[in-house]
Amino acid sequence: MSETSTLTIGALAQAAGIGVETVRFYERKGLIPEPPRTRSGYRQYPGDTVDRVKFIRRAQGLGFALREISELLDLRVDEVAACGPVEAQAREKLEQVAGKIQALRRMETALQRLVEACVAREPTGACPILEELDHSDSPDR
Amino acid sequence: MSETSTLTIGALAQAAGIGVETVRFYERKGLIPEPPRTRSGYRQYPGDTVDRVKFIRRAQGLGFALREISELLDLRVDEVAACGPVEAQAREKLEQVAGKIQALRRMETALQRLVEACVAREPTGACPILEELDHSDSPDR
DNA sequence: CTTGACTCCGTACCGTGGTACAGGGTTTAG
DNA sequence: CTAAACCCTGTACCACGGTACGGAGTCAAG
Repeated sequence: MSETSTLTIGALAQAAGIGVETVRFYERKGLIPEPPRTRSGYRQYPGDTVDRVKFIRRAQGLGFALREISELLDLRVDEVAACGPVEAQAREKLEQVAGKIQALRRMETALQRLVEACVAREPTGACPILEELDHSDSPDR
Repeated sequence: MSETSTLTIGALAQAAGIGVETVRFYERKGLIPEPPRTRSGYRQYPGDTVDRVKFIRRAQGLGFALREISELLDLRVDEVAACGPVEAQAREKLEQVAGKIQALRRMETALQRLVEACVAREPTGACPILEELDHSDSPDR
């Protein structure tokens, strides 16, 4: 039992909401491990690859470049990899993430105020978003 | 008094931490309003343009495309613009932002666990990041 | 055993977000 | 008055993240 359904590239693409070409592109970039093949050369993806792809898409939406996403996906502790570098890397990413959260929270507040002003029919003049979250300096790319 | 210092394009670029060419690029894209010019054609930026540019850079780091950033910067309530559309737009962005915050929080948690595991010298096997935040579906781009 | 949908690989092309000249005018410091 | 340092416009080029063929093999339904 426990035949955890294997997927063709087309099925994976559909399940993850991306194109077949993009799957191959991610593979070339090392974001998706090379899957086993059938005798005739067809890729056979384990089902959990879908989650991996979805993670990639989500991370992109959060401003991470593919190279950074690759680093995130590689983060893990095992007997082989030295622990120090992994921890350092993880802490670094953690800071980055925390910074992004801060910036987004400020944006959230600004947008909330804007909606309120709108409901109350109070003109806000210039650009309230700017006025709200100018004074920060986190994810500067 | 209150001569709110006006900036040349070079000074603006330096203050905002980007290149002169990029400033002109943003202007072409409508992200920065066309500033007044000197008799000889030099751009004269009001000081607050620096904040505008910084906002643009931060928003990019959060996964917003220039077109979206433009929309964010245009958000304001005044006597001219109809209130309804502005509010709708603001609410939409608000949802987007909230979704991103959620996703980032899950990532944060995953990274924290990873660091802890690392400190405790416990191997984590596969990919803890994935295992942590698979099951979500917010900022799908 | 054919036909249509799928897969393979390779290469070319595309939109976004810049970056880098070239060829010229302007401003400012010495 | 002149040279360095800046600005102007325009066009070309670049990296990233895909997207779209072309030409050929494979697989599943009828």
